[in-house]
Amino acid sequence: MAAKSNVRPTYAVISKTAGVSEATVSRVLNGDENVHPDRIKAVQDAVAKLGYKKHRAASSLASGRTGLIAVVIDDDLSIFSDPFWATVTSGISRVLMENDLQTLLMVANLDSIDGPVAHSLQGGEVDGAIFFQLHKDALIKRLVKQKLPMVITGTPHTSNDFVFVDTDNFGGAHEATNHLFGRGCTNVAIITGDIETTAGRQRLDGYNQAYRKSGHVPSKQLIAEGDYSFESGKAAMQRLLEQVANLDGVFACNDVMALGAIAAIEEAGRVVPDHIKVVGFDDSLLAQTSRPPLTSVRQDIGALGEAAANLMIAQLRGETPEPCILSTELVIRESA
Amino acid sequence: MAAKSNVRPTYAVISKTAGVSEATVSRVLNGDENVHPDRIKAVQDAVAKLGYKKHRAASSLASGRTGLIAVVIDDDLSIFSDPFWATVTSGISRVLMENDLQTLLMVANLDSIDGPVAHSLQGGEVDGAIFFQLHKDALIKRLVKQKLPMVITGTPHTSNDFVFVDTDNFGGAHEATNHLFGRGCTNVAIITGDIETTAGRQRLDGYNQAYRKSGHVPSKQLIAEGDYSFESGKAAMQRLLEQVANLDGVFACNDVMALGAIAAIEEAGRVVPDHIKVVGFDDSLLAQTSRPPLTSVRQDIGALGEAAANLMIAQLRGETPEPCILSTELVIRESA
DNA sequence: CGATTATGTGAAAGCGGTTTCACATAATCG
DNA sequence: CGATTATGTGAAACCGCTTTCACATAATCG
Repeated sequence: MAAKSNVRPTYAVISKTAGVSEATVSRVLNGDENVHPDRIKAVQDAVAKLGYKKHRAASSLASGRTGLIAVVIDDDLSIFSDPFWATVTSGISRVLMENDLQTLLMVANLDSIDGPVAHSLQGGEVDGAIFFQLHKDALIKRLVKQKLPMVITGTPHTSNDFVFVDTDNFGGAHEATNHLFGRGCTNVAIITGDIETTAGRQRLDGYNQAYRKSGHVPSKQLIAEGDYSFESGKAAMQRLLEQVANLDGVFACNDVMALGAIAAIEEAGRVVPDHIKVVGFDDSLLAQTSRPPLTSVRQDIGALGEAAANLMIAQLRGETPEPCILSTELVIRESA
Repeated sequence: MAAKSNVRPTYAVISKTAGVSEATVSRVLNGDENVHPDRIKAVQDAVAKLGYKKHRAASSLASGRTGLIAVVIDDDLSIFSDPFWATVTSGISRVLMENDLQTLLMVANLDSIDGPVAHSLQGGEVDGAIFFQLHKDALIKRLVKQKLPMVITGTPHTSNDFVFVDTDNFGGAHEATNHLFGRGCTNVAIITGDIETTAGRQRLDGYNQAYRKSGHVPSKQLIAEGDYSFESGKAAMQRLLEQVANLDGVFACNDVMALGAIAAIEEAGRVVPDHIKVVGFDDSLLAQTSRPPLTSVRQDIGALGEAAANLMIAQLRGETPEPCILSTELVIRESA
C-alpha cells in the first residue's frame, strides 16, 4: 500500500489522472493556448491533487531552456566590502524568483576569457547573465556574439548598445554640488572616484555642470582624485586643505571617502560642517553612523537590482528593452 | 563545409573520435576506475580536441544529481545591510566552483513552509543547501527528514545534530572583555546583541566568564541589552552612563552598537578611550573608519564561507563531518 | 453541401547523458 | 590445466519533459 508515496509524480501519472495525453499535460503546463478549457481544468486539478512540480533538469534537457540566470561578479573589484552588491543581488533574486527563474551566483576572476565562468556562460548553462559593472569587455563581447541575453548594472564605458541599468550618477552629483552652493558654500571641491569608471566620470561631470550653473568655473585645484578608499579620501582632502585657501565645501564621490575627508578636516583642527561642509554618495550605513551624520546621495539599490532582473526578463521574452537610469535622492543630515 | 561548427559536441561525437563506446566516455568523464589507461587517454584527447563540456541538464536528468547547491538567506533578517553575508557567500561560491558545483542563491521569506524556496529545496532541484543563521526550524526539520545535505552558518539553537560552521563567539567575547581588564578597566559593561540568538548568548557567556576569571562578579547593572542596531547601542549606553557610577569599559556585541555607544559617550561629554574604553565585534569597515578607530573582534568571514562549502562537499561524498568553529582575533585600535 | 481552413489532440521521436546487464577476455587458483 | 574470479567493454534501456507530425473533428467558405 502506498508504495510510491514519496516519489515525485511525472507526466505519466498526471496524464493518467487527468485522462489526457502527456503532450496535453505539457501544453497546459507551458501555457499553450490551443487546449480545450475542460482539459486545462482537468490537468490543473490533477497537478494540484498530486502536488506535482516540474522536474527542472528534464525540462531543461528537452526545451533547451535552463531557467537559470547568472549573476556574475568580478572577484577583483572587491565589490564585496560593499553592502551595495548584496542589496542589488537581493533585488535581482526576488524578481527572478517571482518569474520562476533561479539565480546562479558566479563570483570569479574574469581576467581570463577561458575560466570556468566563461565556459558556463558560453556552454548554455544559463539563459542569461547579469554583470556587475564589468570593465573587462572581452568576455562580454564574445557573449554578445552568441546572443546570450545580458544586462549590465552600471554603465558600460564602451558605448556599445548593451542593455544596462544604472543610477543617475550625473544627476546625483549635480544635486549634491548644488546643495553645497545652496548652503552658502563658494569654494566647493570634489574628491572623485576612479576616473576610469563611467560612474566616476559621470559624477565629475555632474559636479562640473552644477558648478558652472552657479555662475562660477571650477578651478583645476578643486578637483582631487581618489579611488573610493578611505585612505584616498583622506589624502585627497589633505591636499585640498593645503592648496585651496578658503575651501568651504566638499563633494566626495562615495561615503567612505567622505569619512576619510572628515578625518583629515578634523585632524587639521577644522570643524564639519561649520568650517567645511561635506556631502557623500551612496547613503550607506556609514553615512548614518558617522559623526557628524553624513549628508549623502541615496540610490535605490534594491530597485537597481529589480530593474536589472526586469530587463533580463524582457529580453527572454524577445523584447529589446531600453537601458534604465534610476534617479537619486539627496538625504540631508548634519555634515552639510 | 563545417556545418556544425558551433554546435556543442555530444557523447556520440566523442565516442566516435575516441573509438570507444559512449558508456566508456561516461566512465572516463565520471572518474570510473575500471577503464583501461589507453582508453582514458583516448577519451581525454577527444574531449580536449573538441572542447567538450558536459551538458548539465542531461547529466542531471540521468544521474539525479544537479550540481547545484542552494545558499538560502532569510529576507527578514535583513542580513543584507551587512557586508558580512556577501563575504561569506563569496567564500562559499569560490570553493563550490572549484569543486565543479554551482551556487544557487535563494533570497526569500522563509516564514511559510510552502513558499517557492521550500518547494525547490524539497523538489530535488539542488544537491544540498547552506542556510544563513536560520531561526525558523520548521523547514529545516522537514529537509533533514528528506536527507537533503545541509550546512548551517551560525550555531542553530535547537541542539540538533545539524552540521554547522560558526565563529567562536564565546572566545571572541572572552578575549575582548579580557582586553578591557588588561587595559586597566575595572567596571566593564556589555551591550548585548539579540539574546534570542545563539551568537548573542554565546558572546554574553564569554563576557561573563572573562569577568569572573578576573576575580570580580559582573553585576546585573553592567549588562545592557541591545539588538545590534546603532540606536539600541546608543540607548543602552545612555542607560549605563546613568546607572553605573564609575564605568570605564564597554564591550559592544557588534561594531554598529559600539559606534552608537561612542556617540552616547561623547554626547555625555566624556572621551573614548580616556574615560571609557570601547571594544566592538565584527571588525567591519565601520571599525576602521570610525573616530577613534575601533578595537574590535575580527572573524575571518571568508573562511567561514569556505568552511561551510567544505562541510557541504564532505557530506556530498557521504561523510558526516563535525561542526566547525572558527577562531577570532582581536584587532587593537585606539578605542581600547 | 462538398471543399477548405481552424482547432485540438495523441503517438512517438528526441534532448544528452548514466547505468544496468551481459559478455568477452585476462588473471588467479586448486 | 580446467575452473573460477577479476577486469574491461558495449548495447540498450532509461531519466522526465518538449515538440513535431499526422490526424480527427469542428468551423468557415464559395
